[in-house]
Amino acid sequence: MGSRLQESGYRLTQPRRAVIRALTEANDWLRPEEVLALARPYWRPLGLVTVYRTVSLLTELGYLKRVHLEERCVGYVRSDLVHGHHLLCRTCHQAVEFPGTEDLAPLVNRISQDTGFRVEHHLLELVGLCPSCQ
Amino acid sequence: MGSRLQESGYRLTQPRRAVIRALTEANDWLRPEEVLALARPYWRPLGLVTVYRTVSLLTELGYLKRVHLEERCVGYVRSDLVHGHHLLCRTCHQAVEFPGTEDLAPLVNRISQDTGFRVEHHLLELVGLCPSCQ
DNA sequence: CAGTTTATTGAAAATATTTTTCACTTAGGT
DNA sequence: ACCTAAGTGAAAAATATTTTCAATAAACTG
Ligand SMILES: [Zn+2]
Ligand SMILES: [Zn+2]
Ligand SMILES: [Zn+2]
Ligand SMILES: [Zn+2]
Repeated sequence: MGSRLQESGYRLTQPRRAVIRALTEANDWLRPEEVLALARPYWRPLGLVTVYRTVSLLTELGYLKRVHLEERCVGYVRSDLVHGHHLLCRTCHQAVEFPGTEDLAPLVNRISQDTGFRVEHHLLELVGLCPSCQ
Repeated sequence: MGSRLQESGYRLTQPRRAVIRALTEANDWLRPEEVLALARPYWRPLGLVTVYRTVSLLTELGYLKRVHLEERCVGYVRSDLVHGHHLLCRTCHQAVEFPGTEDLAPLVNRISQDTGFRVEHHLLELVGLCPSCQ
């Protein structure tokens, strides 16, 4: 993730390294404040502002995705964990990518044709309770 | 929408009437501020706080749905316009419900069985450009 | 390996969004 | 008409996010 940042023309700085390291270790979605807490051990002077800037950048570059829950929409997950089709646990926050996402492509294509919309991206999010939280 | 508010045990007040009237006339998603602007002609003293309270109430009761876009998640649409499966135009803000949503039920059921999650609700949102905005 | 340039940083302030508090009002029942 | 609890709006508080700006440090140059 870091090396690709550089390939895209951005500098690989200490704060960015710390944020990326924290995100790499996390296997669920995080709020900016949580990212800060997890990344600080790797770079003490890290500020929340830089976390905001870094998660935005990583989202633009496609390495993170925003997460949408009923109450709030302030979370981010690594793209490799969610793939745009995901299952979120309402209580323990885990994000599970589910298999069989190809099922959606024909639906999207059909809708695109029927309506004339040019569909740029989509979001399929199932929210509920994971087995252990039930 | 108003009469059903009463059936649910809530009072049908002037501010609520104004908000509902505004929402009934709008055919796209609105932010709280926009709801306020559209509803004020029908009830001058209307405050933003009451708009927030009313859209939350209407969302709980199922008459509105929150809308999630890339940048912001501060919009609401009438449920009859979106049905949980919708197409949003990134520029003109129109929300179009699309047909053939039953396609999704088997997918949701299968995922539910495969993963053990109890799926409580879902969101399928396609974002792009409508024919006239392309 | 300096020296230079320019992106990036963090603190503070500004802005934006949403919720809480509370005294006052009003819908709807008696 | 009267009563009572639900509902209201202004202001303040709480949250969340962005902007500003002087200082710093990547990455490039010679
Ligand atoms: Zn959202
Ligand atoms: Zn869980
Ligand atoms: Zn459009
Ligand atoms: Zn459905």
